[in-house]
Amino acid sequence: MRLVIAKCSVDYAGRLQAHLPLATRLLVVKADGSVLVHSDSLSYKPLNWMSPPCTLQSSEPDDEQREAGIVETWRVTHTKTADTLVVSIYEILHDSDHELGIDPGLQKDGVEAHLQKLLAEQIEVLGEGHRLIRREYMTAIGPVDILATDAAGASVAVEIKRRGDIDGVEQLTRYLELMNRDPRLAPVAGVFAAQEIKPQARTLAEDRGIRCVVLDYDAMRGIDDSHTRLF
Amino acid sequence: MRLVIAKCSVDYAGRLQAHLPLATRLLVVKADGSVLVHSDSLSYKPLNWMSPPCTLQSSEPDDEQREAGIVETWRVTHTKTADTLVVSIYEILHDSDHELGIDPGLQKDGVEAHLQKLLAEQIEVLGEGHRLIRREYMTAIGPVDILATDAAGASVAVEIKRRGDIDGVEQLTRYLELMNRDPRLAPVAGVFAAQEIKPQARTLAEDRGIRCVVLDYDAMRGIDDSHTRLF
DNA sequence: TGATACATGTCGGAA
DNA sequence: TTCCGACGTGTATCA
Repeated sequence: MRLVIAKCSVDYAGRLQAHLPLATRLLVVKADGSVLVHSDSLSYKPLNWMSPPCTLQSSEPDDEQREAGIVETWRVTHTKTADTLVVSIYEILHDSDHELGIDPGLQKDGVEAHLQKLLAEQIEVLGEGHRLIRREYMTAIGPVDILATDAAGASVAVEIKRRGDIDGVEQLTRYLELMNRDPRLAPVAGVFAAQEIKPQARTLAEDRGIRCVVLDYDAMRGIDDSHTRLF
Repeated sequence: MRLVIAKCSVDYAGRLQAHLPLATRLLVVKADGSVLVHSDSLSYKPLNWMSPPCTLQSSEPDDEQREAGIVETWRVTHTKTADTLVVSIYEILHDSDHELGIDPGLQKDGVEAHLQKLLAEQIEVLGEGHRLIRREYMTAIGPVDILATDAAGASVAVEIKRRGDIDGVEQLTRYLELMNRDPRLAPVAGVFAAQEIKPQARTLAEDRGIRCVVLDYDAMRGIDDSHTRLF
């Protein structure tokens, strides 16, 4: 990984066109060839970047560029899409290289997939007598997170979100509409399950006869024997 | 901006929990206090980060940590949400500080707005005899991208997307529902226009009687005389 | 390979 | 402040 602090201007042409006026910025060149351009604020997202696979070609300035004060030009080109990032360097204030090695990678806990797994294992959270039919039940317009049956044996379609927003209710509504046309499943009741359900989403769901269930992630994780706590 | 190359492990607890095992990584501390943790591959997105506003608190290791080889601990806490990022540093390989100043910011020239302008100018792309009424036609729930009339003089509402997703169909459906209640406009036909339309979105649109039109951005841009190519 | 949904999405604008 | 839509969204999963 190469770290460069430089006065530079940047031009990008690809899915859009963008220009960064002359200023001092951090340039990061990663081992895979990708390049990031960061300012000193606005976290997380670079001002500009090039994703791998790409190639960096450095070149000396021509007379006109030298006249303008440019000491070096980087042309970063995406291998497949031909997107191009051009960094015009006016002054290099820092330049260092570092061996980092490969990263073991991030371990996540608490995303939707995990919620779905936990709820499938603890389907009785939805009520006495509920039984799991299957996760990711396929329909023509996409997979329903969980299909189950209630104590009476009637179908229940469950949409799981980390944060229960109005979009999720719309999504479940589409599934329900479709599934209720299937005589093998109909009638299908809907359950909207989330760690947190926004008031608007709850109102819309209940207006459509969809039951809302707030999931206690920590409690469900606590019950899950197979889970090893990270902390 | 402070740049640190360090052997470290990282733990995040907030909207989810995540853990990074011991490895050598780049730590960036920006002027606004935000922290990025980057590996040497996977561009653009850090492995872990903390967005501003947040505070970084550095501390000496306790005996147990020192035993484990930790020489310093960073605790980065979000000011509002109490999300926490803990960086356990085992060895610092590089540490430098740089004054960057404020960045003049990115100038963008997007595709989305341009698509709308082009289609307004070339409204006949929708079919013979179509005429533009206006762009950004205002309704009670927001502006419709384009309102036009077809050869028979009937109203046509157009929703434009770069990528035609199911959300766009929902959006257009809401507009159509509202506009069809307006006797001066009704009946209003719907057109879903995008550079690329996803199969799911097409299915839903056609099920609702909405016509799908795939826009050829390059061809439309080629026809547009007013466009000056930047490259 | 292509399509689809998730994301600590982030970010910006308007009500 | 919340809501809503765009993003050079990126990325993993699954057919």
